[in-house]
Amino acid sequence: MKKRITLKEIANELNVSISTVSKSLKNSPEIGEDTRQKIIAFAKAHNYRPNNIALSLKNRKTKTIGVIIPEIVHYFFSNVINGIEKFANQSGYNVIIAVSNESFEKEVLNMETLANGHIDGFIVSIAKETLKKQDFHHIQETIDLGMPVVLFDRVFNDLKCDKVIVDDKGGAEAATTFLIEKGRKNILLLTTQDYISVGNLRTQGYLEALKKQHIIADNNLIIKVIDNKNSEQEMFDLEWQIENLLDQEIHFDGIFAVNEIYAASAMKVMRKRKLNIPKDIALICFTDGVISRYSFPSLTTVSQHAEEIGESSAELLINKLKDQYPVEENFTKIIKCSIIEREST
Amino acid sequence: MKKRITLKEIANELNVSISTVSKSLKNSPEIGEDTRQKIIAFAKAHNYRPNNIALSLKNRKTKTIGVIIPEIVHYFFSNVINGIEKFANQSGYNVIIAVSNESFEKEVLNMETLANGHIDGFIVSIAKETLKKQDFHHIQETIDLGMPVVLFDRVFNDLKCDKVIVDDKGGAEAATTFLIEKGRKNILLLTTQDYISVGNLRTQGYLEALKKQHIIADNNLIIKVIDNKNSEQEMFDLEWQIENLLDQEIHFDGIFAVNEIYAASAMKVMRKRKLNIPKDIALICFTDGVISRYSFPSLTTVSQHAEEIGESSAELLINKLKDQYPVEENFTKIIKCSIIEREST
DNA sequence: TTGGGTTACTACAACGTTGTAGTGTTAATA
DNA sequence: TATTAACACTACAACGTTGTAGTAACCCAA
Repeated sequence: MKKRITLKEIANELNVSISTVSKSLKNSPEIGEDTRQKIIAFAKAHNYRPNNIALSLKNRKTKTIGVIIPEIVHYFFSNVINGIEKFANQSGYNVIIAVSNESFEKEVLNMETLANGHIDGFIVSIAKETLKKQDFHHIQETIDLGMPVVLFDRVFNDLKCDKVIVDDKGGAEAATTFLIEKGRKNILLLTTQDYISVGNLRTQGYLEALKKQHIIADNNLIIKVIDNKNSEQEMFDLEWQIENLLDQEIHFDGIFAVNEIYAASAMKVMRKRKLNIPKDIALICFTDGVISRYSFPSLTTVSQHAEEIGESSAELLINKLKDQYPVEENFTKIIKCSIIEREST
Repeated sequence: MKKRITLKEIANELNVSISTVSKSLKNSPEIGEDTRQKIIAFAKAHNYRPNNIALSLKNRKTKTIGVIIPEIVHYFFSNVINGIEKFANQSGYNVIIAVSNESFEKEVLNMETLANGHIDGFIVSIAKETLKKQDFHHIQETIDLGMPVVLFDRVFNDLKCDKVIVDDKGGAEAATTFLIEKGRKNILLLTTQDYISVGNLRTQGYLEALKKQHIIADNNLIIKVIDNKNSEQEMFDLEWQIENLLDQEIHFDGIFAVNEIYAASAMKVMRKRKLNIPKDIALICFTDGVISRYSFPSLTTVSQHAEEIGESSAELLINKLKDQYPVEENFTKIIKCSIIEREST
């Protein structure tokens, strides 16, 4: 119930000026030894802590970074946050998190709220709706304001800022090639609509792999899942489409899913149709999360090293904040994927 | 690159006083219509936004709540955050997140850092190490400072603050009873060490259910997993213990796991030993997360309504912050569990 | 004994905002 | 014509800090 003590109160109590107190606590040589000791002792006894808000106002620095992600209940994003948290904490920064829920409006609102003094810089992964609209004015304005922004995973190339991206194309190519090398020739691709940059890149990687292996891509074997706010409905649609393929007797012996959920849907259909994984159908997917690890059979995945992405993003941002790199100079860091082989292939 | 404009700059530009600008933008009737319109137009044109840090300093309110959780890559906790975020945002609050990583030291550090002006109140789930040490001075001090604290899930009863807890005992009792009603008599319990309050309560619920059903508890059928920083090691130990039980031919036909990971470990052993779930062994576990939903067979779970816990915690905290409830009066909200039946039983 | 230097402090402005108190001008009232 | 009220503003302090500039009091040297 005792409020936190301030410099002013200490000064009054000890009959010295506020400056003297401030300087004593900073161990300035300007202050005499006795006074300094007395003040330090008093401050310690009353558990003095400087008020960070006052410091922020004075220094125009909050030592806080804002993170805006589309979802938090998500293995990839929560791992990225973990990485950000880790690096930020080491560097004396706090992390403030806002969730856009894939909504453009909420993303804009979040950025505006946080930009007004709360934070020194942003780490953002763009919401699906924003990518669809191609409206990035809120991000551009933040950059114009001189506030550093780092985009990760879901980026938009024209924005002049640092970026940390997964080597989605390379990872997808590797995954597809991996299946081909296991002897699979007809590989079903479960991907997103093209406006989602990462889905698009993974689709490209898939096509690239086929091309390099001299396999002609079959459009019937590419399912681009239609976005839906209701993810259960989305899954239902996907399952229906896969079943449809089987009904039409369109043959495939491998599946590459661009995320775990799509892979889980595929597994469900395979189980229903009594198709064995990996014997009849080999399955590989992006995101090395809990589903892959604990499902049966456990899934071979393309790991995106989410924590590393978080750490790199935080590092790039904090470097800018510390003026260690000029604002105009922008880096794009590409994090390589790696394949983690399990039972599904 | 243009810095954010301030009241002072607007005042200079239009040759009026700072007060006039401030009042105009607040639509105070004190200011004449012409001047007001002119100022509002100018402010809009220059995209004026009040500096929240200055407001925080003045009002001694930051409109930000601090959340300290043991882990973020965790279905339960990230869902709780989701709930907190949702409610906080509706009420105009930001959420700042710190992760203790189950470490006492980091929990203390996080609380101290955030307490100095950054936030108006805390929502905390206590780290395992803190529970083990039984040292809650940092939380007590925060409360003494007059800063509202809400504890959730992992709580310590002696602390005088609001709490939101899962009805762990009731949920465990229901889960155990559920298995018994399915005709299972020998139920293996996979739980944590007793100092972890939720594990302890779930153990109690299990014992209570057996008692009510006149089944004598068998100590051989209670495995209390030894905590390990390395969770893979922890899982390995658990699997070894379950296998040991099977080797000793200690019979059981049902398993109640206090979390999804333990359940996943159990499934792995069952698969290895060619035991069918649910035919040979029925399995139920706490936490309705992705593993349960996407594993095969999908798991019957005790859902803790994590999002609701988050919302309730935020609601309790924000009520206190808005002075709608006296600080001395503390509520403990109990969130009931519900069983979600799937294929494993 | 005047000037300079050192010591050990204090005063003040600033960061951006808001609310209260104060002020000058005009117009209406007694 | 003197008083008052309304109007339309401005000045100032405060929130908690910090850094710069200022100032007494003292000592030492020329």
